[in-house]
Amino acid sequence: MSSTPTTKERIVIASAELFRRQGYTGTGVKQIVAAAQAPFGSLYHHFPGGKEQLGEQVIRIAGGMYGELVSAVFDPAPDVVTGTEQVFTLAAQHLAESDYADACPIATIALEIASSSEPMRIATAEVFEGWLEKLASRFTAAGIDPATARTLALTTLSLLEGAFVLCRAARTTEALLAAGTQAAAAVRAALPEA
Amino acid sequence: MSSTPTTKERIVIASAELFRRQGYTGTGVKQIVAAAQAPFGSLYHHFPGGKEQLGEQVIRIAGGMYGELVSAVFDPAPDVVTGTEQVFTLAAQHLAESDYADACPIATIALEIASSSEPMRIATAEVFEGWLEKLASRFTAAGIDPATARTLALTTLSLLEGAFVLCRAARTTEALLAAGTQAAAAVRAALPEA
DNA sequence: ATCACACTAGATAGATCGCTCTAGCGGCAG
DNA sequence: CTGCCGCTAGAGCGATCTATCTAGTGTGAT
Repeated sequence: MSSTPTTKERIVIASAELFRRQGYTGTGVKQIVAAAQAPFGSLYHHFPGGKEQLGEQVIRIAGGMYGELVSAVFDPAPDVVTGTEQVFTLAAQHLAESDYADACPIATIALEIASSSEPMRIATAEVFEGWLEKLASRFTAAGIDPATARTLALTTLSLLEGAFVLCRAARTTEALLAAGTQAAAAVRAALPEA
Repeated sequence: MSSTPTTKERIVIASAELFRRQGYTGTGVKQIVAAAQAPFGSLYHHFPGGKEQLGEQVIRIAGGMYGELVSAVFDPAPDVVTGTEQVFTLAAQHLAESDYADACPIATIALEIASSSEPMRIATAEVFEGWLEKLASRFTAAGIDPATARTLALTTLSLLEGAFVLCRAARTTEALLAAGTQAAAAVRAALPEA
């Protein structure tokens, strides 16, 4: 919107970046306000619920932005199969360019807090569900029946998330590329005959 | 080995359980010794390198045990296809029974520390690589050529890890079951014609 | 000009963090 | 019995954590 982001926006952006790299518990609020170049008091003004409320918002906002980003990859693609493959290819490229730091914006948080913070867990679940529905609707639009599309969305997202884990650990894009090939093949196989 | 585990073993076991549920940074050493019913000093006697050394050992030991567990599922299976599917089915069952806490023993740690602790990152990478080789050798033993077996191992493990993320967030086994079906189908498709 | 209010700013509290330190226990070798 | 040593045991250190508190600043309405 504005050329100079507000303090609140800077806090959210800085948090998203730090959470994605070091996780939720591994990131301190002091570190966040330092990275956001924001005064300490502003954090608790904009997020009276403290770190947990900030985390929940970051999950939803970063999750929404990542969903848009995936859509932006699918849109110009000639068909769903190549669109699917390109999501993995571009994710691999971006991961390597960020020195294997920028994978899924919410996966690390999701695993960390799944058993300890119910509001944040629900936020991650809703973001994932939103992605699944977006993916599934792309598949149904290509002529795949809804039940198969749902399954396909689940496996595609599982492949992406799992490959992110392996790639960040190994500092390789091997898993993402293999996952992309299989995801694309699965979509192609589910397509009705032309 | 012994019916009463040693203090060191209790510390490793308790750490593995806590790390898997809450992550590495989310678990304190005080909490570990309390859960292990071990004296505080013993931790630094057995692990002079502190929490990081403990984390590295936990990754390797828990990773090795989980690899054996997967092998124990494959072994009695009539063929690789049903073996693959059963890994996912049993993982789903165990996850639900543990109130969606016990997924992959090292995935949470892997994402958290990938960009902050090189010794621990290498440990996770080596554990994953060990699993991949185990999986690939099962596939080659079934007559699949090595290159395809490698790709298949990568996608199978990606499906498993990614589905764990989705299932813990959603508190559902839906993703694991869908992933298992697709993994089994991919293995079947790669099998040489009988 | 004045008031109200949203926001900035940072000192500081209270708890918890990882870790170090010294003291003592208990089994085994001589 | 004595001396040694692996291990137990926990007090306590400095650092850092999240969160609160008060004070100050800037802007827009009246």
